Amino acid sequence: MSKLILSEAVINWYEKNHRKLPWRSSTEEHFNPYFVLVSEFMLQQTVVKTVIPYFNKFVSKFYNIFILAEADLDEVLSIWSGLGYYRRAKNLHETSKIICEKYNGIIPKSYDDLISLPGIGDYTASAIMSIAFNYPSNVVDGNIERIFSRLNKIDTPINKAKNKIRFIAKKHVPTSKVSFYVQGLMDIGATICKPKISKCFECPLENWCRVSNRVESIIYPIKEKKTIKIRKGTFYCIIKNNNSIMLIKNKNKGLFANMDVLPSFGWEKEKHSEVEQLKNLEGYNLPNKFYYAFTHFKLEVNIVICKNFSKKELNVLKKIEFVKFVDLEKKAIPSLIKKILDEVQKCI
DNA sequence: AAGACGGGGAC
DNA sequence: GTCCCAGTCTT
Repeated sequence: MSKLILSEAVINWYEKNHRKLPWRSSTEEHFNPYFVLVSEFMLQQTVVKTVIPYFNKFVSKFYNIFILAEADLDEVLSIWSGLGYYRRAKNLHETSKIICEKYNGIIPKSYDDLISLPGIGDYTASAIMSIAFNYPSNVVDGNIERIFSRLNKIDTPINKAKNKIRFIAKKHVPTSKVSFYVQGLMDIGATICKPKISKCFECPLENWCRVSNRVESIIYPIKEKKTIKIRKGTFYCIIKNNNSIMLIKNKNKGLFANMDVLPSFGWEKEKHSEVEQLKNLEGYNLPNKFYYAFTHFKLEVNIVICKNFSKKELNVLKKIEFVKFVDLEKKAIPSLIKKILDEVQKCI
């Protein structure tokens, strides 16, 4: 019996041990391309467990690409509400419209066509090619990067070793069962070769790994750490009749793009002088401020409640809307704002 | 090349 | 508390 090569070991492992996931409904070697498209957008920088309920809700509402393309952006964003990286929702929606108009609703079976679509970069284009169409591509995500950096004991910091790892990964891509291979590597990365724990005793790649069963294995990939800054923001809760609250629609730009939010100031990159004019409103600060962590900064949240105001005082704001507390569910509200709204409803 | 862009689960 | 995830786009 000839010796296994790495890809065969991965494929064998996948066939026995792969995770059961809603976008893997088929038992074939390739998968529903629309499901792959949606799941890949959702899975960008987001763990599988978080994505599953959002995916199910999304495809039960937008059950094919035509339905998605015809939906309103706000509908899409409200399903996406809480998942984060809201630009992805806008890009997925745009992509679905382009696929319907330009490709008759058929997801293109071409890397070049795919990567030209909004929100699809090198990773997603290769992933769709391999997972949906079983086409040999060099798919490298965080999991696969971690696996190869451990197998080869890459001591260069990861941000400078990406090309080297891609080069190594490319050599192992098989010519058949690519879909199983790619997803097998990802599953191994997510369930065995994990960031802080490596269960080397059950890893099918033990024989290829230079740090297998060593304590040092989990230091790979090597990364440089960054410092996090604190920003302070004030959020206005303008409440009418004790049953509705004012939200504004964000611009198609920056943090929480296109989402429904509370007016706030002091923490965003661009100044909103019109919001600062709300300082003249009669209101009171909630005594208990809290902190909220983003990837690139930490936010101190201060909340001001206003119940006495005139329409004139609000006309400095654009796209305002009073939403009943009971209707907040339906809006496209990011988690930070939901958290603030929860605090406020406890206090009024 | 570096920073912006969410949120929550794992530890 | 810290880390980091099936990355992409902008500066």
